Amino acid sequence: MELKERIFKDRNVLSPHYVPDELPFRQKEIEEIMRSVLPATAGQKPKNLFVYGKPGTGKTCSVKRVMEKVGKNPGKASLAYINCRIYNSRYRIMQKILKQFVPELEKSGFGLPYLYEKMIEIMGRGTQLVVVLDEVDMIKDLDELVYTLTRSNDETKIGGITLIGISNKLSFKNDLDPRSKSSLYENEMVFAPYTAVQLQQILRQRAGLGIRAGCFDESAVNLASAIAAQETGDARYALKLFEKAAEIAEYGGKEKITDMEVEGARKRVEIDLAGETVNTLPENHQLVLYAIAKLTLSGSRYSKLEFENESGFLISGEVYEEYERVARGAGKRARSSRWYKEYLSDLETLGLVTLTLSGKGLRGHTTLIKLGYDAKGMLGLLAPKLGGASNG
DNA sequence: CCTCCACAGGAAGCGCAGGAGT
DNA sequence: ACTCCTGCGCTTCCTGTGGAGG
Repeated sequence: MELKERIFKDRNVLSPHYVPDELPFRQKEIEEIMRSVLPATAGQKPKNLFVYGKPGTGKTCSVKRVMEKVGKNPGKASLAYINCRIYNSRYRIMQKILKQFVPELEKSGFGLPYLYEKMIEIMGRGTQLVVVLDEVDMIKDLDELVYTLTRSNDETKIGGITLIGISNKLSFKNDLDPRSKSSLYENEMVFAPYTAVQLQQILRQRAGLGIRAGCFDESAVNLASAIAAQETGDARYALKLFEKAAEIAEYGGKEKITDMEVEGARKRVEIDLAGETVNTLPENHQLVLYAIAKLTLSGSRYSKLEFENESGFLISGEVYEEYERVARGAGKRARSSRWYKEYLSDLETLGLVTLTLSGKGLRGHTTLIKLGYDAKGMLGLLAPKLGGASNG
């Protein structure tokens, strides 16, 4: 459908996935990453690098930019980018790395030792593998992965493998085996959240490209960046907020984007960002999340209970029961409670729910569950996908 | 004190898909 | 065609832990 858009000039520019030619306020970081990767092109082994920063601080963007640049003139280096949310085990990651060299590894069924041999063989040719592990905290067996990779490093004289880990969780560092910790953290880099002023400039730049001239108030840009800076300094959030505001103006028949539209967009943004994550979730994760949202709305049996001055959480057991009901309603069989616990902790690592171990003070050992987002919005997100699994 | 409840989370093992070797 | 291998998602079983209530 061909709509005449009066506000938008180019919607893509405002999308969080759009990568501008120049990343504002990240030149220094890009150069630093570049410096650490560059030895690989000359056949020397760089140090491993760990990149940490809150969501929307440009970590992935910066690393990808470096990969692009190095990729144009790679020399002995060979670069691989891996999204660990999808490739989340040692086996799958090694398979993904090696696929570009050994096409038959497209199929699974080979043992790990076989992959290991192939890896040594490739490095034996003098190749310097640089592997970017985005969202490293999603890898189930990171310790084993780091171990096998560093081992393979020791086994070859020429060639080598370098890891660049990206994560927004600092805490997971402590869950690591000390040995893999020290090798993964040879070099560390922190991306600070954007300040309100920086967000302003980013937004103004994008708004200039994506919105027609005169169709947005300067103060709307300022407000959006102020809100985003207050939340977490998340550039994605700021962009999404402004994009939503633009949408509201566009479809509300307004002349321009003002503070009012930004305010109006505020409520919808968070759930919209969550939606991107939720969409890629496997079925059973969605069902569990759905159960949590539903119970949050209809009320927990234990809602009166308090724990460390907090209330309004759900309890593991009742959520599992609800999950079973929801699954039945959708014509599926619920997984065992053991796996359900795994799903829960996956949802936590994705930041969709918060889990607290009751430890002491409440019903022995149980997990207190809280939805990280608005329950109604979450239901709206999930209900259509789950085939109208309603009624309880 | 003891027993039971409600749960956490480790261990073992199963079926499946897709190899390799014979 | 067959047997045996591997990783993976999953179930089953099991041990441990702390509160509640006798």
